[in-house]
Amino acid sequence: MKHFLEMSPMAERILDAAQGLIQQQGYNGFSYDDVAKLVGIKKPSIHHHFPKKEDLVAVLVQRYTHSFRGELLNMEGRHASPMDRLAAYAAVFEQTFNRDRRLCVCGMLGAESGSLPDSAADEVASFFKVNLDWLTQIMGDAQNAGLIKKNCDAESLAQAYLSALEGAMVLGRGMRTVQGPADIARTFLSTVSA
Amino acid sequence: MKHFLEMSPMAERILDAAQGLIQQQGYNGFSYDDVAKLVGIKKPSIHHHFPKKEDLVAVLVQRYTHSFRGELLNMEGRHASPMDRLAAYAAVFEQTFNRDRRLCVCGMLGAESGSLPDSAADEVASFFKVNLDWLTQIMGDAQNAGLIKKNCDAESLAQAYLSALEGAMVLGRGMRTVQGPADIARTFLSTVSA
DNA sequence: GTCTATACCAGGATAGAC
DNA sequence: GTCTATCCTGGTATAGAC
Repeated sequence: MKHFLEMSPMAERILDAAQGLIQQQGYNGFSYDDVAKLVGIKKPSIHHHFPKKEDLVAVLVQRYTHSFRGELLNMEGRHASPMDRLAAYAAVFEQTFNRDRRLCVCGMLGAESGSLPDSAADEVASFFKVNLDWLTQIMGDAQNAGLIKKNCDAESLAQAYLSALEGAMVLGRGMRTVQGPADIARTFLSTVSA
Repeated sequence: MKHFLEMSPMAERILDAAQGLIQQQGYNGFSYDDVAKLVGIKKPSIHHHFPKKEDLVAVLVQRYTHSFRGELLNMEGRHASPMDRLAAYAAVFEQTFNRDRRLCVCGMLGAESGSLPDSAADEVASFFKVNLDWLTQIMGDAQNAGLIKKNCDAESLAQAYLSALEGAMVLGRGMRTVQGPADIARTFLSTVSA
């Protein structure tokens, strides 16, 4: 399987379509035919780009994690304050959610991981690790700057924050109400503030 | 469709098996044949008890919500302090999670709700409402007793708490680490404590 | 209430022509 | 790179006998 950085334009379009479907219906909820209809080619053509569904999803999650890393760098560039960075982080989730209440790709796949091929499950785990490492770093910075209370360690705060964001999207879908990750993030951040 | 309180013993066993499968694989990840094998009868016999998968899941979530209501009453009976009640609430999630990292039924179905029959999606929404109403009540009690800070309203705290618990289970599955809802709950409760 | 048998369709995947 | 045609499997569901 090719690396996601040297994908053809059509392969990219396929990944885009598949990603939307995963965010809305989950891994077991979409088919190659669904993707084919969205990008306007036939099912076997999808197989040409990604022989097996397993391949497609593994690459898709790699690409997703990569793009998230980009966002993290971006936030560091735009915001100096740890609190601003944490708020900006939540805004990424909010943006995803506001697009037809899409779930985080790895929130959906994490839930489904019991019926996922190993390759995909590994990539999902990697996504969470990348995000928790970053959040732990920022939470620590915030504590050292006296912006966040020190009665919990940075790693626990990172886990709680990411859990709350992922969970907020699940609740937001499960209920038909508007409440999204941004509101939950505001609540969380105002409770941990020093 | 019969009411879940007048189910035959076999119907109960079917629901038990289906519930485990949903918690592990999701709605689109299990089949009537999977259930049949677990309870030791054949596929058409499952259809005898629940003509359509849609029926089965709707009843299953009703029963799940009902049993949760029971747990809530139980907690009120056993714990007088709002903080103890909130901790006991998280313990219910932890118990579920500790059984082979099972997800909350409605955490899983909430994520998948885009590919769920309406009847099931409605029941999922109802589950969240019941839980948020109860949590809002307890959070308010805790605030009035001076146990929790008043810089967020009770409803927001309830949403953040439930989001964190549901999300913790998703993270716990997605990564292969041990971290579960109980740890996240501890972090959350210690940050909101007055 | 459970079974065998079966209809029907959809999903994943491949072969081979263009 | 895309297509048509096809295979195989498995999933939902029903008919009808025991």
